[in-house]
Amino acid sequence: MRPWRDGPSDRRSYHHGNLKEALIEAARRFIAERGVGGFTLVDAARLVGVTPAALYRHFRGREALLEEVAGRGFTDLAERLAKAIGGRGTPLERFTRMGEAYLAFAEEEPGYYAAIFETRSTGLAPGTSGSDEPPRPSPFDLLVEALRSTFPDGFGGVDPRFIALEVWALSHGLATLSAAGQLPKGPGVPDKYELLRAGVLALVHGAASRPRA
Amino acid sequence: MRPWRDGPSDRRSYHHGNLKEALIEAARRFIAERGVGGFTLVDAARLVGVTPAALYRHFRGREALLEEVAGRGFTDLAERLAKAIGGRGTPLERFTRMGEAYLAFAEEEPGYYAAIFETRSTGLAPGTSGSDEPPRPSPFDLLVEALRSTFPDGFGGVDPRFIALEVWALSHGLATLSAAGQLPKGPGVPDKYELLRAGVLALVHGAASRPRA
DNA sequence: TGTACATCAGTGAACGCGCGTTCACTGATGTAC
DNA sequence: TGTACATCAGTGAACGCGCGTTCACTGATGTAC
Repeated sequence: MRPWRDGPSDRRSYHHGNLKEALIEAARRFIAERGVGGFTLVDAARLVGVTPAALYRHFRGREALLEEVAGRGFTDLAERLAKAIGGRGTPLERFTRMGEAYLAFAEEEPGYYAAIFETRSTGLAPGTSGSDEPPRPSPFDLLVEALRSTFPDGFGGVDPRFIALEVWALSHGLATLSAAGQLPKGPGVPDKYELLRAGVLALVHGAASRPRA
Repeated sequence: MRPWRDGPSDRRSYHHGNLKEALIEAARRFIAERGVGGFTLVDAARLVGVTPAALYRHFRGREALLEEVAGRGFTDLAERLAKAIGGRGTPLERFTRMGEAYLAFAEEEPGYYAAIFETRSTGLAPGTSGSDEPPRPSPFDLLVEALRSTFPDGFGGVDPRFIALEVWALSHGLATLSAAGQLPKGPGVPDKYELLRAGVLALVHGAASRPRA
């Protein structure tokens, strides 16, 4: 493999060698810092050490680059969730680990997370996937399936999809509030992981005992 | 009161008469449609039927206008929540109505809601309010207080602020997923109001019974 | 191994555009006499 | 009631800027012979 520049300060060579990947990486970083709306082709090209026009050898334009980033984020998230749910331990442990993986993804990959939710393409729900590709399970599908297998006795007749929506909304709320710096921090204050763990248990438990409510 | 133009199509008069309010209103509408990042002084001025420069008679600049919008949204939300919690009915009914008011605010005033969370100023948590104004109760304070008075027996020793964070995260998650069109809709599918009601009950109930978990 | 050449990734200059902001100005309003 | 004038809200032209995108080009790569 040919060596390529890691940044604009490296010695210039006419061919970058890995420009497409480098641009996606740059976009991911800028979106994390400034949001999808604040992301700029010019900045991404400058960071990579390339003319803005070079971008058009690899993408149809700004929107196409954003969609690529969102698609990769979607895939990455699905992989992380699948890995978490597929690990060792009791069903409840694995399910808990899946929630942690979701929050960790939002925290570690804020660029991906923002791209997923702010780009007019994916979202997390099943939706209409690419026309010819085989439809892989969406993160929401994974969540529903995880609920089914973790709590095989069901939820007192309540549709697991109902529980899944509540768990997802709680997770998304915690992730976005945390990213916006709205959650209190400090010693003795529960962090988002603790909040999610307790909240999910309550949601599952509350659903199972709902008939008497 | 002098009549003023409602829009750009009206007969022109040199003095608008209510420009500041009209600009705030226009900003609210554009933010609702395009988000804070997509909001533009030029568009707001055009919608109101005025030169962009006229804006500077009433605001120091774009950022000042955004902060004004966020501040008004913050006040409006606090008023709605206070009104909901202060109405008739049992404590639980009033608390439930407060949750509905939160979701309704996010749905009916998406411009305000986005401005509150995307402007580097307020947020919902107490935070540092304006230097000389008397600090009015923030929406989060209202939520904590409502939890205390609705469930005077407490939550099995759990801090009400802990429950408040979970309820708030669930509400915020539902509001933002709904605004992004990510929640499934249709007959027989629970809407966000139903999801919030059931979720809050589960969170409160789950917290009270946590010691045995 | 060496040369000719096709391929194509990246260049650099240019474009049209809309943005936020400034400035000297103008004309409507309302007050003093 | 009428006139002179201070106030100040809004004008319109201009600015510098950064954006996304285009275009003819150039130079590195790798293949055919």
